[in-house]
Amino acid sequence: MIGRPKIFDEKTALASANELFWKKGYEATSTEELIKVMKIQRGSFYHSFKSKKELFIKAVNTHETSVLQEFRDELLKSETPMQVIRDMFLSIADCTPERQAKGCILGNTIAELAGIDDELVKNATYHLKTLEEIFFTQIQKSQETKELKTTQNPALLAKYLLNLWNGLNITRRIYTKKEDLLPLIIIQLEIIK
Amino acid sequence: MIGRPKIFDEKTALASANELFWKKGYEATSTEELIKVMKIQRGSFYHSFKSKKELFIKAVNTHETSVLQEFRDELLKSETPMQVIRDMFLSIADCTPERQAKGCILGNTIAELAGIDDELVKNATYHLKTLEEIFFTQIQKSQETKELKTTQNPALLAKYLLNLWNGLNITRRIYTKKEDLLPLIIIQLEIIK
DNA sequence: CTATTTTTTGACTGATTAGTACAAAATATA
DNA sequence: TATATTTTGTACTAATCAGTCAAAAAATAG
Repeated sequence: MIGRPKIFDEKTALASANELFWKKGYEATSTEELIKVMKIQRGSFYHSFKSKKELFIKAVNTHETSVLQEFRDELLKSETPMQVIRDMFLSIADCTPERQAKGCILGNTIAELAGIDDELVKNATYHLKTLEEIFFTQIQKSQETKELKTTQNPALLAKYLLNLWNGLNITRRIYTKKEDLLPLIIIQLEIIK
Repeated sequence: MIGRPKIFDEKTALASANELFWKKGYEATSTEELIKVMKIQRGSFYHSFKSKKELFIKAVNTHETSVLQEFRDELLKSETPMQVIRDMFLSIADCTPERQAKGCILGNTIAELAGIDDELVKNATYHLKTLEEIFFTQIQKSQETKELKTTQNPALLAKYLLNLWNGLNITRRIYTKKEDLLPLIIIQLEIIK
């Protein structure tokens, strides 16, 4: 390698950026704050990431790609993968108020930027469709293995779960407590039995 | 009344402001744009509405209060009010892409401003809880009149419908077409039969 | 050593932001 | 006529915004 080496870790910096974007949204996050939490200088920021928008895309993609891969791995490892999916939804009821307030960065991006920035919305949409695809593949498999009793169309059930995810990520900001969220999630999951 | 009367219609100006906030969100809407679409001068703007934030609250409250009252009236007039509720959800599948992109200004506000502006989030939450209350009251009534066959807890069903509303207002930006949305909405409404 | 490449540093820029100030004209009531 | 209020129009502010730039620093290659 030639030239002065990077002294900051790009992965760490991207994770910090993603965390701030997640908490504050796209517009309300200033480059000044980003530079502060990423612990780099202004010049390095633009040198490495080109613009706030490109940073947002890279930070979100890095985070989501990893989260979705972890989810796939967990499903593959488990002997009751449908229960893993159910547990993912049920665990939303147990989050701290701070976690509830953050919701899902993909849904937040769509809600904030639909009609404002097509590229960022398209990128968020891509990851949510990937989530739906993971649901779809697992539902299909679990219908074959009879872990899932329902014979409902797996594509429709996957879309149902995606919509549940999207809904909860707003509703968890209205109702943050377990006693409100858990009965709701349980009744919503009745359909995948 | 003493003094020069207002030359512009406050209701119309508020409706224009609400429309712009709905399309662009809170942060991305500048006072300059607001002044343009409201067709008033900068001085009148701050004289009448004090700040961007107070305008947002007033515009949203005016719009939502009226929309929710119309909804209540429709339910009261109908002989099959549960079908009115179902139709409200089903009609989402028929919207133009432009309408899909706007979603629900209340959900958008929560997604954009949770953790940023508690007052605006609380205000949006209030209206969504009012919507839930309308669902609740109607479900209770319709269980008594046997229009609704299910004996499920009406408070839980109302929360289910609120979550469906919140979910669709993200999902309708991912899938804008009727062929994708209609089957999803139909399966979601199975629970209120 | 010198030349080349890349990153770091921090000052700087020009545009835009929300909101203020103010004077003058208009229009109402008492 | 006196007083109160709103509108208009423009000019202004101070803060913040995203992004630029030139030079120093730190690495390798020859």
